[in-house]
Amino acid sequence: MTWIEKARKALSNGSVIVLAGRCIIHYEGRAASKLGEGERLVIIKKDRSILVHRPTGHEPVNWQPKKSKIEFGEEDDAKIIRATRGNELLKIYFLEEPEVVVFDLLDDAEFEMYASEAEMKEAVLLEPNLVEDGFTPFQEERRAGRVGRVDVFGIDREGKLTVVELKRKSANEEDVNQLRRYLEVLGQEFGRKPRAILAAPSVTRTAASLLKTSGIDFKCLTPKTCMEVLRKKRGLDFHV
Amino acid sequence: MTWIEKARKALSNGSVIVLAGRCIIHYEGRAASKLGEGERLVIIKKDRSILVHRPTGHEPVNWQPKKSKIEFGEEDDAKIIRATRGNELLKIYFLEEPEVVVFDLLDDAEFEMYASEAEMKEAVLLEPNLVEDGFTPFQEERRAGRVGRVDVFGIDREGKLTVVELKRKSANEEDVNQLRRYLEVLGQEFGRKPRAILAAPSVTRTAASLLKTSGIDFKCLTPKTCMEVLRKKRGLDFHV
DNA sequence: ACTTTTATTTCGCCG
DNA sequence: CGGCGAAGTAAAAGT
Repeated sequence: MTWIEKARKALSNGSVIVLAGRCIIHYEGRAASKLGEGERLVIIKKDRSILVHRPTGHEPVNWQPKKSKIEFGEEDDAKIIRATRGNELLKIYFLEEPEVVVFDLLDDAEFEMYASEAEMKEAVLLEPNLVEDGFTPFQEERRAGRVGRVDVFGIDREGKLTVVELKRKSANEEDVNQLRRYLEVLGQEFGRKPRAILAAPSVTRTAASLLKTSGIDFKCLTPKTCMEVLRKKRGLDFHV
Repeated sequence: MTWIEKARKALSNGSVIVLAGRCIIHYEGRAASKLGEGERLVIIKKDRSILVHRPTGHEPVNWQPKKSKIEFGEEDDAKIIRATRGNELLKIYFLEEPEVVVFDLLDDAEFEMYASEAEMKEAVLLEPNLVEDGFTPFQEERRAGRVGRVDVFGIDREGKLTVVELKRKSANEEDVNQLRRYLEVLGQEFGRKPRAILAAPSVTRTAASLLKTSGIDFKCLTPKTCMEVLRKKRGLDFHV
């Protein structure tokens, strides 16, 4: 089987292709670049994204994002890969037949960035000042009726019952509405609505105005900060 | 040879290693991340940078930049790669022995972004106003004695003999000194020193003051601008 | 060595 | 779809 047949078959199979060999590379699109003769790795993924990696440097020297049009061909002695996307062209000339390695990869896992919300909660329980000076959380979990779970429940410096909602990403309108539903349930349970704090890295503009009209406070809290606290409190050992 | 022996040998040889297999990935450092079971490609380059690529998405899901400490090991049944850099840790657990493919890649080529100096010259000859309004270059090449080749030679709007030196990067003191040597040679050849223009994207502070004392003019000219001119003049066809 | 700027940035969210 | 901001940004350029 020729390198072209192998590559085409792998691409239609949804495999990941790694090609290695001496090549010259041209890119022209938003910018333009040339890379003279040298040996590189070319990686073509199943979403038809393509990467050219030199033997050093963590970033690809050239690339094309997913949904590129990938074509294999030959001109004279050169083995050619063309990857086009809109008016952007990446062209790889292999001076000899490249080594072609095909990988069949299945990967459905979810990627979790930073601390999870669970770890943000752990950080707040270890260091409640992250939320507000003088805040004292209850350590046990608390349910808000059947609506859902309250992230952190406690008492602020003035002794007022306080609910804290944690978000890993920028809080949007929906997040604030969810918190408001919790507050209604808790208000019925306790006779009066508790104080509420939304702790998140940021809020969207619409969420911010909804917070204001709802009388909910906002505290800027990032997963990164939480992680640093966890590390300090738990020591520097990586619990992995 | 076990996968570890293979990988260690390849790394000490300065080869590029591609590993493929079912794995779990943990990262902890400036931030933290977890990635559950799935099949991925791991690429270790000879500068000891490491990339983890899922079968889709043009960006690595996890990585570590060059000069990381790369360690291979086994714990129970898991095959492990640890990549540490400062207080950042990337840990890859292969659930089965990974497929290991080793590539010996030599690559000394220079990466040229946008236009090369030759193409900048071509652009200036096609569109002399890039250097200065009313500038008229001679099309033929010109040597500056045995010191070197003059980039562009011509006559400015006042009819004054003018030498243009092109640089694709920020011009430094050395570049200005080289131009001054050309000017001396040309001055002897023509009886008086021609006017000189240094055209480059920018100049360093020291080079700028040397330009001033040398009476050499500076024109900001980027390879990008030249590329756009070339494209406009030559048409949109990719001449690759 | 440190700081600032750039990028074919990419990625996410908002309007 | 354009615009704005953040990124484990990384890498280059200037100081």
